[in-house]
Amino acid sequence: MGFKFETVKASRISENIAGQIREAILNGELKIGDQLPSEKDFANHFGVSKSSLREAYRVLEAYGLLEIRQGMSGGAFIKEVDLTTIKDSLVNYFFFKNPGLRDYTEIRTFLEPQVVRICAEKITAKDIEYLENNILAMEQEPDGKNFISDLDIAFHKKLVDITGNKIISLIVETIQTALINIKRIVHTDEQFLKKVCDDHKMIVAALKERDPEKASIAMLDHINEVERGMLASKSGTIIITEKGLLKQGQES
Amino acid sequence: MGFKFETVKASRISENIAGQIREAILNGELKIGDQLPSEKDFANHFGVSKSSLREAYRVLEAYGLLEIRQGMSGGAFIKEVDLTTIKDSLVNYFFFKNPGLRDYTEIRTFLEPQVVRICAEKITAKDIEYLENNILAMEQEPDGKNFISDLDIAFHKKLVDITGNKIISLIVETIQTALINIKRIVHTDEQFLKKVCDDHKMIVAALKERDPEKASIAMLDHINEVERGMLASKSGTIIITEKGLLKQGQES
DNA sequence: AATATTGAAACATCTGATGTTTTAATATTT
DNA sequence: AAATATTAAAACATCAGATGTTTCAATATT
Repeated sequence: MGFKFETVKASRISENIAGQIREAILNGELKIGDQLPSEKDFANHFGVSKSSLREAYRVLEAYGLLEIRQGMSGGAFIKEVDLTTIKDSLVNYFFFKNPGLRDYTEIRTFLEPQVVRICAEKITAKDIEYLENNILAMEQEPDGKNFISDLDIAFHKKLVDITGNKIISLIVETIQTALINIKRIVHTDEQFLKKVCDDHKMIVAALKERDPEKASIAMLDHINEVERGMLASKSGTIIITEKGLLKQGQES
Repeated sequence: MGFKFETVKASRISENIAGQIREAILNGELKIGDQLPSEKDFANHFGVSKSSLREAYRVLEAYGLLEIRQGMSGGAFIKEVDLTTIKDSLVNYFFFKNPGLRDYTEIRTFLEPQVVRICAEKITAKDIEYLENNILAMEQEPDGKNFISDLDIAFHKKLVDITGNKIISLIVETIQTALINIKRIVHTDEQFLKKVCDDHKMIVAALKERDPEKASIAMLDHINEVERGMLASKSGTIIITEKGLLKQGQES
């Protein structure tokens, strides 16, 4: 035999309906902007109560596939899943998996040096201007940590966007966000910030020279520096280790 | 000014509650396996109706954070988000982004050669046995395409798992799944399958010799071969291009 | 022409009744 | 005493319908 039967969860009406609608979207039967019938009408159509249909709508909304608006000419509209939704999902997932700082650094060292290699070929004058302005803004900002985090994310995101690879874009941005969350907990000192700016400058300089090898090395150094900086810093109740975040007193 | 105010969506009760519970999970106040109060009790506690609370539960369930069981000792239990949930999320997201085959190949060429480099150091005899059995099974299977896809995913997944990097694991597995979905549409011929097996053998051989460079190159070749094979194949109504999937007649 | 009012469509919420599942306790049978 | 059948209760699933709230467009007023 050797068969393994999957456990089947008795179908709930809301799940069934949400599934049908999701299928229709993935099949192309429903397009972005399309409006679904009103709760009343659709519930009637399926022959179920309004509450069941509403639960289905809630689920699809949670997936980011539906936007529901109140008021006249409101209703349920098919929506493109946005980055925020997917990043929240990833945060939920990684919260339990709890990857270590090492894992983040490792994948960054695999991806981002290659990314800037491609950038060295594809980058435009406008891109360079954007990156230089980004660095300037970062230097001038005295202590607005949140703002600086945003600038940091924007810098790395810009580079990936130049490659045009949507998958790498998502990954790098998600990792950046996760790292920023750690940085917020941690006391990052002035010196660390200056180092980041200098690193970024090095990278842009190499890109201006259109030197892929130099840019790649600068990026690799930068990523490793960031890890080193974060491992060195301390916070009141949280200890950062290569393996992950520990609350003080918690065992490994 | 230069300020940009974010649009604030009027808070829905269900969203508010779902948010509070999610926060509690992410704060560690709620742990895996913890049971939430019954619908009735919790609705009372929040001072809202049962329907509103149920919608909140549905949303958390959609996030994969909650499992709801019916029956006497049933109820709502905090759950670890599983891979299926997150992969579905990513499928929803990428459906709209529609990355091209090139994007998949590119990120694979960045990650997987590096992965096998690490494998060459860390791999155990047991791992090698697993991989060799995987290849054998693939060769013996005459035409069970679905089964072969699973074996293919398992092969690549095994390699990433050896590195122990959970993030790369998720990414590689998700990409594999997405690619398999394309392959299912496509007519992959016998010859292609044989090439895959041969490639896999080369990789394992290099790993047995613990030669990171050789393994890395073998993997890089393999990934590029797979792309070439898929670009060459044709199906009735779908055309595979570097840019993505096109229905016949559709413009670029 | 600009502003204020009003009406209707659609979602949001509440209430309370009824059905279904699941499990544990109890009763019955062997 | 052990195995089986029955039953009761807890908790979710679904339904029906009432009432509130938002939003927009048409209309009325200034």
